[in-house]
Amino acid sequence: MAATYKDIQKMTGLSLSTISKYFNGGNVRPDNAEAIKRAASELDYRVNSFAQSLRTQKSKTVGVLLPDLTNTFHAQIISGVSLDLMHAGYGVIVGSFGESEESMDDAVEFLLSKMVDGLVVVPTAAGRLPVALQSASNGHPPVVVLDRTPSDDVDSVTVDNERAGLDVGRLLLAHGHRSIGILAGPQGLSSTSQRAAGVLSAFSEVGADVPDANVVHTALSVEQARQAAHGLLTRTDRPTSIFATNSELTVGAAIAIRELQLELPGDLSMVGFDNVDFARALPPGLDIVVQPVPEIAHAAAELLLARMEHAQDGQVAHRVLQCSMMRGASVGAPPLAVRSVR
Amino acid sequence: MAATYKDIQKMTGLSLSTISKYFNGGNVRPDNAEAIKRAASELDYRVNSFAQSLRTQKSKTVGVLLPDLTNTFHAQIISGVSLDLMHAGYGVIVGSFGESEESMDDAVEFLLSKMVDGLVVVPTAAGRLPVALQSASNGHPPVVVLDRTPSDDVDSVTVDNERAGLDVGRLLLAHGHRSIGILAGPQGLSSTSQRAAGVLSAFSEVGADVPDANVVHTALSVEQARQAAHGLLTRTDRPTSIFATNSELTVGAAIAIRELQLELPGDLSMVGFDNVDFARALPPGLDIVVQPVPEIAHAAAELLLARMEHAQDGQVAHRVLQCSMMRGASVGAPPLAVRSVR
DNA sequence: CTGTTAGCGCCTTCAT
DNA sequence: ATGAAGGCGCTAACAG
Repeated sequence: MAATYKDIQKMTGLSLSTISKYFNGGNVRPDNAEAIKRAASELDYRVNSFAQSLRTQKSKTVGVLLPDLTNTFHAQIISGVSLDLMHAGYGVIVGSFGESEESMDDAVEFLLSKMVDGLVVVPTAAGRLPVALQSASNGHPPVVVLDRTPSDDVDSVTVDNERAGLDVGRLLLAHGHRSIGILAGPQGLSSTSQRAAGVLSAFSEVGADVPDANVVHTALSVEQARQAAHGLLTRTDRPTSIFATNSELTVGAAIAIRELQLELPGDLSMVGFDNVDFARALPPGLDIVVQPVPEIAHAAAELLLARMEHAQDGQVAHRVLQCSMMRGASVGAPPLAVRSVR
Repeated sequence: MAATYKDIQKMTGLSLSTISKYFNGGNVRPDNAEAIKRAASELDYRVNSFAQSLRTQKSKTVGVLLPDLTNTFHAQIISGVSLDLMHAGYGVIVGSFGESEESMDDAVEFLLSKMVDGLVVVPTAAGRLPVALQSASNGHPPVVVLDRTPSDDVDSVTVDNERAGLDVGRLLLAHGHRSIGILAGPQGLSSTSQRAAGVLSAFSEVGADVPDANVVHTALSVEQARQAAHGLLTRTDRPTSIFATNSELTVGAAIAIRELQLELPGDLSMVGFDNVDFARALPPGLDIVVQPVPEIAHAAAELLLARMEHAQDGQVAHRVLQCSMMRGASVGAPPLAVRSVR
């Protein structure tokens, strides 16, 4: 059995309230403090956080919820958020659902039943908030939404995706490209859609038409992206450039390119997203858009801490950060003639 | 305020114990059940898991602890473990520490104070179990250790690392290589050390000597691996092959190879570890060792569930699974003459 | 099948 | 500075 105050009481003869005060930083006579300390370590005492939270109605814990632990980008972010939060004295419990709305709801229920003091959520691609969190005034704990923006009335941290897309488009245009294929992720996913939209508006600025067929929607999986890229790149009117709008899509596109033995940037120019290490390893060095991961994590932690410690008042905050480009060597002039593959 | 049984009691007039029985699947008269159900949904009732766990001394929750959420291999495993565990009715809370022993201990304390019913742990590279878990008989919840084996008296799931290394060595030898550089991870990390040892014994089987200087120890970071690989590959007596013993080290090596503009397998043969998508994307297709991730996850979940549901009896279990090779095209004959770089 | 009661471990007035 | 008492929300006897 785990030790409790009562056990310490037996060893020290002190009252429960004194022991409690000791553990909560109150004033206790030095000799008593010493006695409690000794007893505690002797008994391997550990506070029972259930009892504590039941009593105080606070868990000093925040929940982090994301679609997929396997996504390196999300993993990096929550890794940063966790650090900040732990630093502020909060425990962090991470849960994942599988891009399925139903299990997202279950996961939220689970966290709420743990009475988390706050929640960081990356919603499903479909862009719906968990039902339990939908009514802002329903007394649920504060929530910060990351990466994807399902609704206006909840705090969020996102990046300027449209702008990032615009930059990508302009880069490719500057190199002379007038055709592009875009791996645009799932229909309705705000982040990837906005990135694609940015490219499209850059192209339309110069009157370069991008046919609908060049914007391919898939789930956020490497394999689906590979297939989509394969389809795009084996067309006779293959685009001279390709843009992958997130990390999985980037990897999938790279696989297709390797399988088709296309050379970057000789046969094709490519711009990817997010995956710095991958971009550095892939010959000839991949041009990618990089999100400011540490800043995103920081902003999220900051927003949430503010809500948890001060009252639930104040305006809804939408922090929007800027991406940057990490240049590689995968963007060059379009080929004079499209070399056929397969 | 969150609703409690009392609120339901006020609405239905039923007693607390009837309400409790309803929520715990006991026999309740249909009309009463209906009334409770209505009241609960009306009040948006959610069980307070603190009170519940305080009372039952069970949290129906297991903790998963790993060094780094960012490690894709670990992320994949715990993703699988979580699924199995949730399926069995357990909640999962994931915590990470940063390869630091101290924060590992803190994280364990945190999880224990949450009274988790079981623990899945990937220990620090140094191979030490969290202090709180060291005395097997200390009444702590059951623990399953993954990937790294710090101790014999706790259940574990690992792969046959030495055998994997042996296979890699033999593959390279069969292609005619007699020299190899090994990125062997941190000193004392069981997994990567065993993989390196396997290669060494394969080479010694045929009397090929591998100088100590060719076995390079670094932390498990992409950047450190890149630097180490760079050093190895710019030596005048550069080895004709290189083996990276885990996923980060694989990516780091690939970056160095790209930077030095070495061609795989013309200038150098390479075998990596774990990262399937990466291996498929990297030209010309990377030969890697693949761990049976789903099986590892399954075995871990199974072992832990058995310990949690049945008594703490029985022998300590060490499940050892076999890896397989995923062939790419990065292993070929050694170059006739070593082309100098830089 | 339902109600009454006691208590899980802790914190928090309120006295002393 | 310390002690006594009550209760957070829930479950598990036990009675009815």
